[in-house]
Amino acid sequence: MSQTTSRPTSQTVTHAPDLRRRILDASAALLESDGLAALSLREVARRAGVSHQAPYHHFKDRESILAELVAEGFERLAKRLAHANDQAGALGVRGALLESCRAYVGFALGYPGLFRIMCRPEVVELSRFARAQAAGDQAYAELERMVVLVHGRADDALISQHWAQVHGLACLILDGGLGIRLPGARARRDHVRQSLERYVDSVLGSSVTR
Amino acid sequence: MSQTTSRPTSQTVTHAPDLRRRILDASAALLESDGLAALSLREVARRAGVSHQAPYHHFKDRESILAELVAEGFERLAKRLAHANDQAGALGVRGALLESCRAYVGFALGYPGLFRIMCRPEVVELSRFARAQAAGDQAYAELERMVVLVHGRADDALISQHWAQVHGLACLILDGGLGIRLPGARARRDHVRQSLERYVDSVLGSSVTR
DNA sequence: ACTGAGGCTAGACACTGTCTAGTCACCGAC
DNA sequence: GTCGGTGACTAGACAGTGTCTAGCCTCAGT
Repeated sequence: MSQTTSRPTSQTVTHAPDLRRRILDASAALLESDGLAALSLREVARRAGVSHQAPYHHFKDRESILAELVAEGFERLAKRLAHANDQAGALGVRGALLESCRAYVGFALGYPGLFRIMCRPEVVELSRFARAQAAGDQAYAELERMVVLVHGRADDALISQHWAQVHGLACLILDGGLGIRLPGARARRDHVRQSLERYVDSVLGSSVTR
Repeated sequence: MSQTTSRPTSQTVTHAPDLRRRILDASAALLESDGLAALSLREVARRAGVSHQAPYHHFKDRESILAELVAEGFERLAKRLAHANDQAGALGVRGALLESCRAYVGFALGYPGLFRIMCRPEVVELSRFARAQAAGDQAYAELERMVVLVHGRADDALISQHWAQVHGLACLILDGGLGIRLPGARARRDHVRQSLERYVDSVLGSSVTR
Protein backbone atom coordinates (compact mmCIF):
# COMPACT_ATOMS: atom_id res chain seq x y z
CA MET A 1 0.00 0.00 0.00
CA SER A 2 2.48 2.59 1.18
CA GLN A 3 5.28 2.59 -1.38
CA THR A 4 3.22 2.75 -4.53
CA THR A 5 6.00 2.99 -7.08
CA SER A 6 8.52 0.35 -6.09
CA ARG A 7 7.28 -3.18 -5.59
CA PRO A 8 8.41 -4.86 -2.34
CA THR A 9 12.06 -4.10 -2.87
CA SER A 10 13.49 -4.81 -6.29
CA GLN A 11 12.64 -6.51 -9.54
CA THR A 12 12.72 -9.93 -7.91
CA VAL A 13 9.42 -11.68 -8.28
CA THR A 14 9.47 -12.90 -4.67
CA HIS A 15 7.20 -15.89 -4.44
CA ALA A 16 6.20 -16.33 -8.03
CA PRO A 17 2.94 -18.21 -7.69
CA ASP A 18 3.54 -20.31 -10.77
CA LEU A 19 6.91 -21.76 -9.87
CA ARG A 20 5.42 -25.21 -9.74
CA ARG A 21 4.24 -24.85 -13.32
CA ARG A 22 7.54 -23.36 -14.41
CA ILE A 23 9.43 -26.28 -12.90
CA LEU A 24 7.25 -28.73 -14.80
CA ASP A 25 7.67 -26.79 -18.03
CA ALA A 26 11.42 -26.53 -17.63
CA SER A 27 11.61 -30.25 -16.91
CA ALA A 28 9.55 -31.12 -19.95
CA ALA A 29 11.62 -28.86 -22.17
CA LEU A 30 14.87 -30.33 -20.86
CA LEU A 31 13.50 -33.82 -21.28
CA GLU A 32 12.69 -33.30 -24.95
CA SER A 33 15.78 -31.28 -25.84
CA ASP A 34 18.56 -33.06 -23.98
CA GLY A 35 17.04 -36.32 -22.85
CA LEU A 36 16.40 -37.94 -19.54
CA ALA A 37 20.06 -38.19 -18.58
CA ALA A 38 20.42 -34.41 -18.70
CA LEU A 39 17.34 -33.81 -16.59
CA SER A 40 18.69 -32.93 -13.18
CA LEU A 41 16.70 -31.06 -10.57
CA ARG A 42 19.51 -28.57 -10.23
CA GLU A 43 19.51 -27.77 -13.91
CA VAL A 44 15.75 -27.38 -13.82
CA ALA A 45 16.04 -25.02 -10.89
CA ARG A 46 18.73 -23.08 -12.71
CA ARG A 47 16.49 -22.67 -15.73
CA ALA A 48 13.59 -21.63 -13.57
CA GLY A 49 15.85 -19.04 -11.97
CA VAL A 50 15.57 -20.33 -8.43
CA SER A 51 17.82 -22.06 -5.95
CA HIS A 52 18.51 -25.75 -6.24
CA GLN A 53 16.22 -26.41 -3.29
CA ALA A 54 13.17 -24.47 -4.44
CA PRO A 55 11.66 -27.37 -6.41
CA TYR A 56 11.59 -29.43 -3.24
CA HIS A 57 9.02 -27.12 -1.84
CA HIS A 58 6.60 -28.13 -4.54
CA PHE A 59 7.59 -31.74 -5.11
CA LYS A 60 8.72 -34.44 -2.75
CA ASP A 61 11.56 -35.60 -4.96
CA ARG A 62 12.75 -35.91 -8.51
CA GLU A 63 10.48 -38.85 -9.25
CA SER A 64 7.43 -36.83 -8.19
CA ILE A 65 8.20 -34.19 -10.79
CA LEU A 66 8.54 -36.79 -13.50
CA ALA A 67 5.38 -38.50 -12.27
CA GLU A 68 3.48 -35.27 -12.78
CA LEU A 69 4.74 -35.07 -16.36
CA VAL A 70 3.84 -38.71 -16.88
CA ALA A 71 0.32 -38.08 -15.61
CA GLU A 72 -0.13 -35.17 -17.99
CA GLY A 73 1.26 -37.31 -20.78
CA PHE A 74 -1.16 -40.15 -20.19
CA GLU A 75 -4.03 -37.70 -19.96
CA ARG A 76 -3.12 -36.19 -23.31
CA LEU A 77 -2.71 -39.64 -24.84
CA ALA A 78 -6.03 -40.80 -23.46
CA LYS A 79 -7.71 -37.75 -24.90
CA ARG A 80 -6.25 -38.41 -28.33
CA LEU A 81 -7.30 -42.04 -28.24
CA ALA A 82 -10.78 -41.07 -27.08
CA HIS A 83 -11.05 -38.62 -29.95
CA ALA A 84 -10.19 -41.38 -32.40
CA ASN A 85 -12.75 -43.71 -30.84
CA ASP A 86 -15.41 -41.03 -31.04
CA GLN A 87 -14.91 -40.78 -34.78
CA ALA A 88 -16.01 -44.34 -35.43
CA GLY A 89 -19.38 -43.04 -36.54
CA ALA A 90 -17.95 -40.58 -39.03
CA LEU A 91 -14.98 -42.55 -40.31
CA GLY A 92 -16.16 -46.10 -39.85
CA VAL A 93 -14.35 -48.73 -37.83
CA ARG A 94 -11.39 -48.91 -40.16
CA GLY A 95 -10.87 -45.17 -40.17
CA ALA A 96 -11.23 -44.90 -36.43
CA LEU A 97 -8.84 -47.78 -35.81
CA LEU A 98 -6.28 -46.23 -38.09
CA GLU A 99 -6.75 -42.90 -36.37
CA SER A 100 -6.29 -44.50 -32.96
CA CYS A 101 -3.08 -46.24 -34.00
CA ARG A 102 -1.77 -43.02 -35.49
CA ALA A 103 -2.63 -41.17 -32.31
CA TYR A 104 -0.64 -43.61 -30.21
CA VAL A 105 2.43 -43.78 -32.39
CA GLY A 106 2.19 -40.09 -33.23
CA PHE A 107 2.16 -39.20 -29.58
CA ALA A 108 5.26 -41.30 -28.95
CA LEU A 109 7.15 -39.79 -31.85
CA GLY A 110 5.94 -36.30 -31.04
CA TYR A 111 7.04 -36.37 -27.41
CA PRO A 112 9.79 -38.99 -27.34
CA GLY A 113 11.30 -37.90 -24.04
CA LEU A 114 7.94 -37.88 -22.33
CA PHE A 115 6.82 -41.15 -23.88
CA ARG A 116 9.98 -42.84 -22.66
CA ILE A 117 9.51 -41.96 -19.03
CA MET A 118 5.89 -43.02 -19.36
CA CYS A 119 7.02 -46.59 -19.87
CA ARG A 120 10.06 -46.72 -17.64
CA PRO A 121 9.13 -47.90 -14.17
CA GLU A 122 12.68 -47.53 -12.94
CA VAL A 123 12.27 -43.81 -13.60
CA VAL A 124 8.68 -43.37 -12.48
CA GLU A 125 6.99 -46.18 -10.58
CA LEU A 126 3.41 -45.61 -11.70
CA SER A 127 1.81 -47.40 -8.78
CA ARG A 128 3.25 -44.83 -6.39
CA PHE A 129 1.43 -41.92 -8.03
CA ALA A 130 -2.33 -42.00 -8.06
CA ARG A 131 -2.93 -39.40 -10.74
CA ALA A 132 -0.43 -40.93 -13.14
CA GLN A 133 -1.83 -44.37 -12.49
CA ALA A 134 -5.40 -43.17 -13.10
CA ALA A 135 -4.41 -41.45 -16.32
CA GLY A 136 -2.69 -44.62 -17.47
CA ASP A 137 -5.82 -46.61 -16.73
CA GLN A 138 -7.81 -44.08 -18.70
CA ALA A 139 -5.61 -44.59 -21.75
CA TYR A 140 -5.92 -48.34 -21.33
CA ALA A 141 -9.71 -48.03 -21.21
CA GLU A 142 -9.66 -46.20 -24.54
CA LEU A 143 -7.59 -48.97 -26.07
CA GLU A 144 -10.10 -51.46 -24.74
CA ARG A 145 -12.95 -49.44 -26.23
CA MET A 146 -11.27 -49.60 -29.61
CA VAL A 147 -10.82 -53.35 -29.36
CA VAL A 148 -14.53 -53.71 -28.64
CA LEU A 149 -15.30 -51.54 -31.64
CA VAL A 150 -13.19 -53.76 -33.86
CA HIS A 151 -13.89 -57.23 -32.50
CA GLY A 152 -17.23 -56.74 -30.84
CA ARG A 153 -15.68 -57.87 -27.55
CA ALA A 154 -12.46 -57.49 -25.62
CA ASP A 155 -10.46 -60.00 -23.69
CA ASP A 156 -6.93 -59.79 -22.33
CA ALA A 157 -5.30 -61.38 -25.31
CA LEU A 158 -7.09 -59.20 -27.86
CA ILE A 159 -6.27 -56.00 -26.02
CA SER A 160 -2.67 -56.94 -25.50
CA GLN A 161 -2.29 -57.95 -29.14
CA HIS A 162 -3.53 -54.57 -30.31
CA TRP A 163 -1.64 -52.64 -27.67
CA ALA A 164 1.56 -54.55 -28.34
CA GLN A 165 1.34 -53.72 -32.04
CA VAL A 166 1.18 -49.96 -31.62
CA HIS A 167 3.41 -49.83 -28.57
CA GLY A 168 6.00 -52.07 -30.17
CA LEU A 169 6.08 -49.97 -33.32
CA ALA A 170 6.52 -46.81 -31.28
CA CYS A 171 9.28 -48.30 -29.14
CA LEU A 172 11.13 -49.76 -32.08
CA ILE A 173 11.18 -46.49 -33.97
CA LEU A 174 12.03 -44.47 -30.92
CA ASP A 175 14.65 -46.67 -29.31
CA GLY A 176 14.89 -49.97 -31.11
CA GLY A 177 16.60 -50.90 -34.29
CA LEU A 178 13.92 -49.42 -36.51
CA GLY A 179 14.95 -45.89 -35.68
CA ILE A 180 18.45 -46.54 -36.92
CA ARG A 181 17.14 -48.14 -40.06
CA LEU A 182 14.87 -45.21 -40.79
CA PRO A 183 16.90 -42.03 -40.93
CA GLY A 184 14.91 -38.86 -41.16
CA ALA A 185 11.49 -37.90 -39.90
CA ARG A 186 9.89 -38.36 -43.31
CA ALA A 187 11.05 -41.95 -43.70
CA ARG A 188 9.70 -42.72 -40.26
CA ARG A 189 6.36 -41.14 -40.91
CA ASP A 190 5.99 -43.03 -44.17
CA HIS A 191 6.97 -46.26 -42.51
CA VAL A 192 4.48 -45.74 -39.71
CA ARG A 193 1.70 -44.99 -42.15
CA GLN A 194 2.46 -48.04 -44.25
CA SER A 195 2.88 -50.37 -41.29
CA LEU A 196 -0.27 -49.21 -39.58
CA GLU A 197 -2.38 -49.47 -42.72
CA ARG A 198 -1.23 -53.00 -43.27
CA TYR A 199 -1.88 -53.82 -39.64
CA VAL A 200 -5.36 -52.36 -39.78
CA ASP A 201 -6.16 -54.33 -42.90
CA SER A 202 -4.88 -57.56 -41.40
CA VAL A 203 -6.93 -57.02 -38.28
CA LEU A 204 -10.13 -56.25 -40.14
CA GLY A 205 -9.90 -59.47 -42.08
CA SER A 206 -7.57 -60.39 -44.86
CA SER A 207 -10.49 -60.20 -47.26
CA VAL A 208 -9.81 -56.50 -47.74
CA THR A 209 -8.89 -55.46 -51.27
CA ARG A 210 -5.12 -55.44 -50.97
CA MET B 1 60.42 -70.44 -8.79
CA SER B 2 62.50 -69.70 -5.68
CA GLN B 3 60.00 -69.39 -2.82
CA THR B 4 57.92 -72.47 -3.48
CA THR B 5 55.63 -72.33 -0.47
CA SER B 6 54.49 -68.71 -0.28
CA ARG B 7 53.00 -67.09 -3.36
CA PRO B 8 54.43 -63.70 -4.33
CA THR B 9 53.85 -62.12 -0.96
CA SER B 10 50.42 -62.58 0.56
CA GLN B 11 47.01 -63.91 -0.27
CA THR B 12 46.31 -61.05 -2.67
CA VAL B 13 45.63 -62.29 -6.14
CA THR B 14 47.75 -59.56 -7.71
CA HIS B 15 46.63 -59.05 -11.28
CA ALA B 16 43.78 -61.46 -11.58
CA PRO B 17 43.74 -62.14 -15.32
CA ASP B 18 39.97 -62.40 -15.48
CA LEU B 19 39.06 -59.09 -13.92
CA ARG B 20 37.45 -57.97 -17.15
CA ARG B 21 35.14 -60.97 -17.05
CA ARG B 22 34.45 -60.49 -13.36
CA ILE B 23 33.49 -56.88 -13.94
CA LEU B 24 31.04 -57.90 -16.64
CA ASP B 25 29.58 -60.63 -14.46
CA ALA B 26 29.22 -58.36 -11.48
CA SER B 27 27.55 -55.75 -13.68
CA ALA B 28 25.13 -58.25 -15.11
CA ALA B 29 24.28 -59.60 -11.66
CA LEU B 30 23.72 -56.12 -10.28
CA LEU B 31 21.62 -55.21 -13.30
CA GLU B 32 19.25 -58.13 -12.80
CA SER B 33 19.08 -57.97 -9.02
CA ASP B 34 18.86 -54.25 -8.29
CA GLY B 35 18.17 -52.66 -11.65
CA LEU B 36 19.94 -50.18 -13.83
CA ALA B 37 19.73 -47.34 -11.34
CA ALA B 38 21.79 -49.32 -8.83
CA LEU B 39 24.45 -50.20 -11.35
CA SER B 40 27.34 -47.90 -10.56
CA LEU B 41 30.90 -48.57 -11.59
CA ARG B 42 32.02 -48.11 -8.03
CA GLU B 43 29.62 -50.74 -6.72
CA VAL B 44 30.74 -53.11 -9.45
CA ALA B 45 34.36 -52.52 -8.50
CA ARG B 46 33.50 -53.10 -4.85
CA ARG B 47 31.87 -56.42 -5.67
CA ALA B 48 34.81 -57.43 -7.81
CA GLY B 49 37.05 -56.59 -4.89
CA VAL B 50 39.12 -53.95 -6.66
CA SER B 51 39.54 -50.21 -6.49
CA HIS B 52 37.00 -47.93 -8.05
CA GLN B 53 39.38 -47.19 -10.88
CA ALA B 54 40.31 -50.72 -11.85
CA PRO B 55 37.39 -51.16 -14.29
CA TYR B 56 38.68 -48.19 -16.26
CA HIS B 57 41.70 -50.16 -17.20
CA HIS B 58 39.53 -52.60 -19.10
CA PHE B 59 36.74 -50.34 -20.30
CA LYS B 60 36.73 -46.80 -21.54
CA ASP B 61 33.72 -45.77 -19.51
CA ARG B 62 30.50 -46.98 -17.97
CA GLU B 63 28.69 -47.11 -21.28
CA SER B 64 31.37 -49.39 -22.72
CA ILE B 65 30.74 -51.95 -20.01
CA LEU B 66 27.03 -51.88 -20.63
CA ALA B 67 27.65 -52.06 -24.38
CA GLU B 68 29.58 -55.27 -23.86
CA LEU B 69 26.66 -56.74 -21.95
CA VAL B 70 24.29 -55.54 -24.67
CA ALA B 71 26.42 -57.22 -27.32
CA GLU B 72 26.40 -60.51 -25.44
CA GLY B 73 22.66 -60.13 -24.97
CA PHE B 74 21.96 -59.63 -28.67
CA GLU B 75 24.22 -62.54 -29.52
CA ARG B 76 22.32 -64.80 -27.19
CA LEU B 77 18.99 -63.54 -28.52
CA ALA B 78 20.11 -64.04 -32.11
CA LYS B 79 21.18 -67.58 -31.31
CA ARG B 80 17.79 -68.36 -29.80
CA LEU B 81 15.95 -66.90 -32.77
CA ALA B 82 18.18 -68.80 -35.16
CA HIS B 83 17.46 -72.01 -33.31
CA ALA B 84 13.73 -71.41 -33.70
CA ASN B 85 14.14 -70.68 -37.40
CA ASP B 86 16.13 -73.87 -37.87
CA GLN B 87 13.27 -75.88 -36.50
CA ALA B 88 10.91 -74.92 -39.30
CA GLY B 89 11.54 -78.29 -40.92
CA ALA B 90 10.74 -80.30 -37.82
CA LEU B 91 7.93 -78.20 -36.35
CA GLY B 92 6.45 -76.66 -39.45
CA VAL B 93 6.10 -72.93 -40.04
CA ARG B 94 3.52 -72.46 -37.32
CA GLY B 95 5.60 -74.25 -34.71
CA ALA B 96 8.76 -72.41 -35.65
CA LEU B 97 7.01 -69.05 -35.63
CA LEU B 98 5.58 -69.75 -32.21
CA GLU B 99 8.99 -70.87 -31.02
CA SER B 100 10.58 -67.71 -32.37
CA CYS B 101 8.07 -65.47 -30.65
CA ARG B 102 8.50 -67.35 -27.41
CA ALA B 103 12.24 -67.04 -27.70
CA TYR B 104 12.02 -63.27 -28.05
CA VAL B 105 9.55 -62.66 -25.26
CA GLY B 106 11.11 -65.35 -23.10
CA PHE B 107 14.49 -63.72 -23.42
CA ALA B 108 13.06 -60.35 -22.38
CA LEU B 109 11.28 -61.80 -19.36
CA GLY B 110 14.25 -63.97 -18.46
CA TYR B 111 16.78 -61.16 -18.44
CA PRO B 112 14.69 -58.04 -17.86
CA GLY B 113 17.57 -55.83 -16.78
CA LEU B 114 19.64 -56.81 -19.77
CA PHE B 115 16.76 -56.54 -22.21
CA ARG B 116 16.02 -53.05 -21.00
CA ILE B 117 19.47 -51.68 -21.66
CA MET B 118 19.37 -53.41 -25.04
CA CYS B 119 16.62 -51.05 -26.12
CA ARG B 120 17.60 -47.87 -24.32
CA PRO B 121 19.82 -45.74 -26.52
CA GLU B 122 20.22 -43.14 -23.81
CA VAL B 123 22.01 -45.85 -21.81
CA VAL B 124 23.90 -47.55 -24.61
CA GLU B 125 24.10 -45.86 -27.98
CA LEU B 126 24.34 -48.92 -30.20
CA SER B 127 25.91 -47.15 -33.14
CA ARG B 128 28.95 -46.33 -31.05
CA PHE B 129 29.80 -49.96 -30.39
CA ALA B 130 30.54 -52.14 -33.37
CA ARG B 131 30.16 -55.51 -31.72
CA ALA B 132 26.83 -54.61 -30.12
CA GLN B 133 25.61 -53.14 -33.38
CA ALA B 134 26.63 -56.26 -35.31
CA ALA B 135 24.93 -58.53 -32.81
CA GLY B 136 21.78 -56.43 -33.06
CA ASP B 137 21.89 -56.73 -36.85
CA GLN B 138 22.27 -60.47 -36.47
CA ALA B 139 19.12 -60.68 -34.37
CA TYR B 140 17.32 -58.52 -36.92
CA ALA B 141 18.42 -60.85 -39.69
CA GLU B 142 16.91 -63.79 -37.86
CA LEU B 143 13.62 -61.93 -37.52
CA GLU B 144 13.74 -61.25 -41.23
CA ARG B 145 14.40 -64.92 -41.93
CA MET B 146 11.30 -65.82 -39.97
CA VAL B 147 9.20 -63.32 -41.88
CA VAL B 148 10.37 -64.87 -45.14
CA LEU B 149 9.48 -68.29 -43.80
CA VAL B 150 5.98 -67.12 -42.95
CA HIS B 151 5.15 -64.80 -45.84
CA GLY B 152 7.48 -66.05 -48.52
CA ARG B 153 9.02 -62.59 -48.72
CA ALA B 154 10.03 -59.77 -46.42
CA ASP B 155 9.60 -56.05 -46.75
CA ASP B 156 10.02 -53.31 -44.19
CA ALA B 157 6.39 -53.21 -43.16
CA LEU B 158 6.10 -56.98 -42.71
CA ILE B 159 9.22 -57.20 -40.63
CA SER B 160 8.29 -54.28 -38.49
CA GLN B 161 4.79 -55.61 -37.98
CA HIS B 162 6.12 -58.91 -36.70
CA TRP B 163 8.91 -57.35 -34.69
CA ALA B 164 6.56 -54.80 -33.15
CA GLN B 165 4.22 -57.54 -32.02
CA VAL B 166 6.80 -59.51 -30.02
CA HIS B 167 8.74 -56.47 -28.91
CA GLY B 168 5.62 -54.65 -27.83
CA LEU B 169 4.37 -57.60 -25.84
CA ALA B 170 7.72 -57.92 -24.11
CA CYS B 171 7.91 -54.21 -23.31
CA LEU B 172 4.36 -54.03 -22.06
CA ILE B 173 4.79 -56.94 -19.69
CA LEU B 174 8.17 -55.79 -18.52
CA ASP B 175 7.56 -52.08 -18.14
CA GLY B 176 4.16 -51.15 -19.47
CA GLY B 177 0.76 -51.48 -17.96
CA LEU B 178 0.48 -55.18 -18.72
CA GLY B 179 2.98 -56.07 -16.04
CA ILE B 180 0.87 -54.37 -13.40
CA ARG B 181 -2.24 -56.07 -14.67
CA LEU B 182 -0.59 -59.47 -14.55
CA PRO B 183 0.72 -60.12 -11.07
CA GLY B 184 2.83 -63.20 -10.71
CA ALA B 185 5.13 -65.01 -13.09
CA ARG B 186 2.57 -67.70 -13.84
CA ALA B 187 -0.10 -65.24 -14.98
CA ARG B 188 2.42 -63.59 -17.24
CA ARG B 189 3.57 -66.82 -18.74
CA ASP B 190 0.01 -67.90 -19.42
CA HIS B 191 -0.81 -64.54 -20.94
CA VAL B 192 2.23 -64.65 -23.19
CA ARG B 193 1.39 -68.13 -24.37
CA GLN B 194 -2.21 -67.22 -25.11
CA SER B 195 -1.36 -63.94 -26.80
CA LEU B 196 1.34 -65.43 -28.96
CA GLU B 197 -0.79 -68.37 -30.05
CA ARG B 198 -3.54 -66.05 -31.10
CA TYR B 199 -1.07 -63.84 -32.91
CA VAL B 200 0.45 -66.79 -34.72
CA ASP B 201 -2.95 -67.98 -35.79
CA SER B 202 -3.97 -64.55 -37.03
CA VAL B 203 -0.75 -64.23 -39.01
CA LEU B 204 -1.07 -67.62 -40.65
CA GLY B 205 -4.50 -66.81 -41.95
CA SER B 206 -7.73 -66.49 -40.05
CA SER B 207 -8.88 -69.71 -41.71
CA VAL B 208 -7.19 -71.69 -38.94
CA THR B 209 -9.52 -73.86 -36.89
CA ARG B 210 -10.10 -71.49 -34.00
C1' DA C 1 70.54 -53.86 -14.28
C1' DC C 2 67.52 -50.77 -17.08
C1' DT C 3 63.53 -49.71 -19.35
C1' DG C 4 58.87 -49.75 -20.50
C1' DA C 5 54.41 -51.26 -20.29
C1' DG C 6 50.35 -53.45 -18.17
C1' DG C 7 47.38 -53.69 -14.17
C1' DC C 8 46.13 -51.62 -10.44
C1' DT C 9 45.49 -47.99 -6.28
C1' DA C 10 44.59 -43.44 -4.51
C1' DG C 11 43.35 -38.67 -4.56
C1' DA C 12 40.87 -35.14 -6.56
C1' DC C 13 37.14 -32.75 -9.25
C1' DA C 14 32.58 -31.45 -10.62
C1' DC C 15 28.18 -32.97 -10.46
C1' DT C 16 24.11 -35.16 -8.60
C1' DG C 17 19.79 -35.86 -5.10
C1' DT C 18 18.55 -35.00 -0.66
C1' DC C 19 18.84 -33.51 4.45
C1' DT C 20 18.93 -29.70 7.60
C1' DA C 21 18.94 -24.91 8.95
C1' DG C 22 17.99 -20.88 8.27
C1' DT C 23 15.60 -16.23 6.11
C1' DC C 24 11.86 -13.41 4.80
C1' DA C 25 7.11 -11.91 3.82
C1' DC C 26 2.63 -12.45 5.00
C1' DC C 27 -1.70 -13.16 8.06
C1' DG C 28 -4.93 -13.82 11.70
C1' DA C 29 -5.26 -13.48 16.89
C1' DC C 30 -4.57 -11.18 20.84
C1' DG D 1 0.77 -2.98 17.20
C1' DT D 2 2.96 -7.02 18.55
C1' DC D 3 3.06 -12.27 18.49
C1' DG D 4 3.30 -16.69 16.62
C1' DG D 5 2.86 -19.48 12.79
C1' DT D 6 3.08 -20.80 8.13
C1' DG D 7 4.32 -20.92 3.21
C1' DA D 8 8.02 -20.00 -0.15
C1' DC D 9 12.42 -19.82 -0.73
C1' DT D 10 17.90 -19.70 0.01
C1' DA D 11 22.19 -21.69 1.55
C1' DG D 12 25.26 -25.10 3.34
C1' DA D 13 26.39 -29.70 3.93
C1' DC D 14 26.69 -34.77 2.92
C1' DA D 15 27.25 -39.07 0.57
C1' DG D 16 27.35 -40.93 -3.73
C1' DT D 17 28.56 -40.86 -8.65
C1' DG D 18 31.67 -40.87 -13.27
C1' DT D 19 35.93 -39.55 -14.72
C1' DC D 20 40.71 -37.23 -14.79
C1' DT D 21 45.39 -37.53 -13.17
C1' DA D 22 49.26 -39.23 -10.87
C1' DG D 23 51.58 -42.77 -8.93
C1' DC D 24 52.98 -47.72 -7.48
C1' DC D 25 54.29 -52.44 -8.37
C1' DT D 26 55.30 -56.42 -11.04
C1' DC D 27 56.91 -58.55 -14.93
C1' DA D 28 59.18 -59.15 -19.86
C1' DG D 29 62.62 -58.08 -22.87
C1' DT D 30 67.06 -56.44 -23.61
